[in-house]
Amino acid sequence: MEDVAAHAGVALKTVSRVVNAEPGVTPGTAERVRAAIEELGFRRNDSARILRKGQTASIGLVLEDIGDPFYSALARAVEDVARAHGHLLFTGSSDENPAREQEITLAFCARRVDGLLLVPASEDHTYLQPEIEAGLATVFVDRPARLIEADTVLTDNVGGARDGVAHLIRAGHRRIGFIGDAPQIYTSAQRHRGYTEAMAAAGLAVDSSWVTQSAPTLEGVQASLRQMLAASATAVLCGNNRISVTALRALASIGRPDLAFVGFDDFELADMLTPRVTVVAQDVASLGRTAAELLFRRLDGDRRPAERIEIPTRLIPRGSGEMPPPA
Amino acid sequence: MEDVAAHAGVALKTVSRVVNAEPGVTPGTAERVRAAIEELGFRRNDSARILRKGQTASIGLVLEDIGDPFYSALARAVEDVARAHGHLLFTGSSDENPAREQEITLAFCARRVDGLLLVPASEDHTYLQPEIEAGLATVFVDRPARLIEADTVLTDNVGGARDGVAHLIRAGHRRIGFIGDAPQIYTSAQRHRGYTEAMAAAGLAVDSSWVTQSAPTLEGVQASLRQMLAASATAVLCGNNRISVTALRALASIGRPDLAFVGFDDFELADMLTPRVTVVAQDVASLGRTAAELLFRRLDGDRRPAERIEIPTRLIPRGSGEMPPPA
DNA sequence: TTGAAAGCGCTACCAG
DNA sequence: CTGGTAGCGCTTTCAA
Repeated sequence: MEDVAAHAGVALKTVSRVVNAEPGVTPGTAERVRAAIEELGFRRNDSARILRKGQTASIGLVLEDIGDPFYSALARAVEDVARAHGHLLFTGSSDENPAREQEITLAFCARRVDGLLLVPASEDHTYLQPEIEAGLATVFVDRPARLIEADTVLTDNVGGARDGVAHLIRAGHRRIGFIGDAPQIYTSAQRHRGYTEAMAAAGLAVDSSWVTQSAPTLEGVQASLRQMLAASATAVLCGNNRISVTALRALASIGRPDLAFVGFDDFELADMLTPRVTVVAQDVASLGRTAAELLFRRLDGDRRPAERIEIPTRLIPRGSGEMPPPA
Repeated sequence: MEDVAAHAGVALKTVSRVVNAEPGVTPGTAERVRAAIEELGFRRNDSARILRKGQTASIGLVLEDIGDPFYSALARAVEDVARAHGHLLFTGSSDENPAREQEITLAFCARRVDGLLLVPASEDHTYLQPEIEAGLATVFVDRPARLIEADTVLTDNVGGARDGVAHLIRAGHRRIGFIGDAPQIYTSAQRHRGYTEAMAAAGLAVDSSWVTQSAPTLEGVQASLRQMLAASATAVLCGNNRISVTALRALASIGRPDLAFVGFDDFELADMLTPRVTVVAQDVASLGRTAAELLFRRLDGDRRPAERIEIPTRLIPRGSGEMPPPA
């Protein structure tokens, strides 16, 4: 910038004014400065600007795995909002590992991101308390904060699971199973709760051998399905799309593609399988957009108490969830 | 940092030494400093550090759409390498729009990222020349740079398409079509070239009504398939996974799921459809990892001339590509 | 309308 | 082993 000033025969401050389109520069002077900028290939160093202004115009997004289509769709929605607000986006994948969540989060904090969007993996977010008190805007997405108060945007997991089960009940099923991920995962526990509530609301008993909650492996899901079928279940709700896909493979491999089936979370080609797969769809884009917009409202000075927003789900009947139980 | 120094009764510089684990501090002093850091909840401000060191320990990744599974898998591979090198990752989606590519890229440059990974959308990268000369390490991924010399990591598009067509020829097909994306897209043009070469190598004529190259819409792909079938084609190579999926839907809707079919690029559930879909799989993770590793080699001082690396593809036979032509 | 000087928070360099 | 000082490149403040 000093070089540009020398080249244009003006003071450094004048160059700054031109670069930032501040008022108070004669058109002629401005033109001379612009020419010097062009000639020297000057680009403002935002590092210095950031240091001086105390604002980085960037936000950080911590999620489980940017390579997972669910989270990448979330990231895309966040990016669009960030761009609309003139902010850049850092992303980091925690792999469901609390230590990595913290490592990435603190690295973002050290860079003084203006705001943080967090799909949490850890059970304790008190480590963020000092940052938040120091003014870091933070919004939790998809799962709530633990041990601190914070803005949160969630899917209506309980309601969605309830809808899925109610849908199977309407098709005539009474013996309905549930395969979910590990119960330590918030969304997994909530969806299990929705399943239980829907069964209770319909006055239906739940056989414990109809229910599994653990990390999805093909073998595990196969075993769960076998056990469930042995106990005469006629339908199943799967707790997330990875489980749905695994269960579909397992059903094909054990020769029972006829089990009535509802999956939580939509996935590409669900409508092209045989049978076409009925799902409870989450609105991932809305989840990301809503969270990012809330974040920017905070950055714009909104000081109201922490909010908790739930995004509704939508049941998409395609065939697999409408098959009646065998007579 | 000054506060911490005052609190611990030492000089600012000593605090800096402790924070950066530099040698030359008595354990006792270091302990006192650490206590002060803890008490004040101090976190180093990396903005200042960056300004001083001239190194941001961050890289930027510009791609078409972070929400697309292909690119999100790429991003994940890049993130892992970046993390291993202690760098943070900025991501930005260009949406295949040259102006946005440039806008995002220059924003990353203004932040003085140490390196740039680019899936280019534009036809002219001379705007990057000054940055590269100023020391910015840049690697192009999936598509080559235009009008400048630069490191590039590509998929072997020509070879992959050739393999896919040769596979159909081995199954007995002689009348093979190609549906690709717009020919302006580098990968699209290359795959078309592979198709043409394989047909020529086998001494087979290509009927112009077997070939379409345009942005994939359901209607467009449907029309292409109808035209191709009317001209007695018995097999088709699809130029990317979006086209494959669209074509599968189209074939289902026009009642011809029997056309022999090979898709370029693998996709989730390809093995669960009816028939199971044969693909030419790209190794996206390797693409991202290789590009990122090349970038960090440059950052570590490798000054050899620009490299061009091609990642091989792998044909995965699953059924749709092994169906013989009707007798 | 323009410019000079101070300083953001840190690290590099040289003294003690 | 410890401390002081200069300065990274910009914006802020105040003066001309």
